[in-house]
Amino acid sequence: MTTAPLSENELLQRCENITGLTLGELAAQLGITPPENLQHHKGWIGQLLEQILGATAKSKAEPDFELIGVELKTLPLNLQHQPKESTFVCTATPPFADKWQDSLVWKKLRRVLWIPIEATRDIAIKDRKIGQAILWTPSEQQAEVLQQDWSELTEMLTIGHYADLTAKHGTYLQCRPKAAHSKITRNDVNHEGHAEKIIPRGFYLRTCFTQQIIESAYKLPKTST
Amino acid sequence: MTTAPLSENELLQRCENITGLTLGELAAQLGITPPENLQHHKGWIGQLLEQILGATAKSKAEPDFELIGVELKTLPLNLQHQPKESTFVCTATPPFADKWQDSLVWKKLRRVLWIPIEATRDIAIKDRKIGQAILWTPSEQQAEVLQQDWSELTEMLTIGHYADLTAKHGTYLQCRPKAAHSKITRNDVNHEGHAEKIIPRGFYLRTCFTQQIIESAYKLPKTST
DNA sequence: CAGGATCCAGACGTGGATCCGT
DNA sequence: ACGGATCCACGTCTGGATCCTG
Repeated sequence: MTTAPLSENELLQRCENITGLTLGELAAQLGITPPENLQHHKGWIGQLLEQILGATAKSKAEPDFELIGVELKTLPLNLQHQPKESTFVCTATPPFADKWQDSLVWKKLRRVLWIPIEATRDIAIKDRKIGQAILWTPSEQQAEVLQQDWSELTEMLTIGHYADLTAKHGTYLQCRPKAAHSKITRNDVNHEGHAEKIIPRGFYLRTCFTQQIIESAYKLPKTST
Repeated sequence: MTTAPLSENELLQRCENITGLTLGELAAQLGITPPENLQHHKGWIGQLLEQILGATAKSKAEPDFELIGVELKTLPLNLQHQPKESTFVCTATPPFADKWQDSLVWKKLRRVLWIPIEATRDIAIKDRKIGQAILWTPSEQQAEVLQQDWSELTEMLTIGHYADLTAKHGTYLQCRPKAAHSKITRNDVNHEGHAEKIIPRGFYLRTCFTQQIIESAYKLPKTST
């Protein structure tokens, strides 16, 4: 087990050391075997990198690297260096913080270590390579849009406008179901004090947002879809 | 797996069929092996009888036999037919019902199937015998005392007088810690709206109370300690 | 193509109770 | 002797995400 990094520099150094390695090589360091596919192991890559980099695994609603306040996120990229999937941020369960600066979304996103991962269907999991890590903080412009999205979404969730709330809302941040399956509900007390069943949801970053991060870090020209 | 009994009579019939059998014989019916001792398997006997009698296992805050509203409790007896241990009833976590009739304690205790179990140190678990089951409802006098105890204890828990609240309170019902270990705490919002850490507790029946049940059912003379 | 649905590992909570030091 | 401490099983929840139809 790797120890927790004590500084951002130490963390970045570790990332340099694994850039270009395959998931199979990293797994071998831990004495484990990569799955054939991710269908039944969706979180496998993320958990592999937590261990490799010394994240304080399974801590709650706090950054993965607690000491230095950095969140770890893997980012699956296709051949064109575009994110294949949206990125889960945190659960979207009332009650929410009053201010954006106190919100779980902001706490997770204010400092993120993005690890790009090769994610093309025809490359076996074990042969997929680690990209160059990006230690990132949202720009002021990005933070403003995120805050706006967060405010609108949390208001709908608080007031209980569940019928109107779909994943189509939000520019960068969206709200989608997050559960083992669609029959799961949670008990909640709404803003009028009545008990009701709600669908568990989570906040996600759209790929258009994470693509900005990749482009900006790698100084790529904007790609056309 | 045994199916759920559809009536109290069906349940009592099943109890008659196992009266006098050993725990080893019951375990064999399920293809399992009794532990050497209960130190690391404290709930084993209770869970064995749940399966044997067809209790709806692991349902929440409801009687074990949901269909017929009956709670199952094993009762360890020593050589003098005295209960060896207090009996756990339910967790003691705010908020509490306003009225005794709506309380979890009353819901659990208004109809209980007690299964006496031989519990002498020098008898191996597998050789301990099942006693004659007692299908029981509290007498009016008993219910009154329980209600009084419950009212006093829940008031202390609600007002937050944790320092004063020890297992010494209560005539028949007491309140004691209930957790994996003593460092565990739970977040709670007290009656003044402040967040605080509380020790998880449970309601328990004292042995002086369960002894009454045994004496009354078996028409035994009062035993002197 | 992306919104809604789903999957695993590990932590946590609850119900089954008994242990054990003072 | 009993009040405070503890132990297992198992269901649920959370954080890690990707799957998969219309």
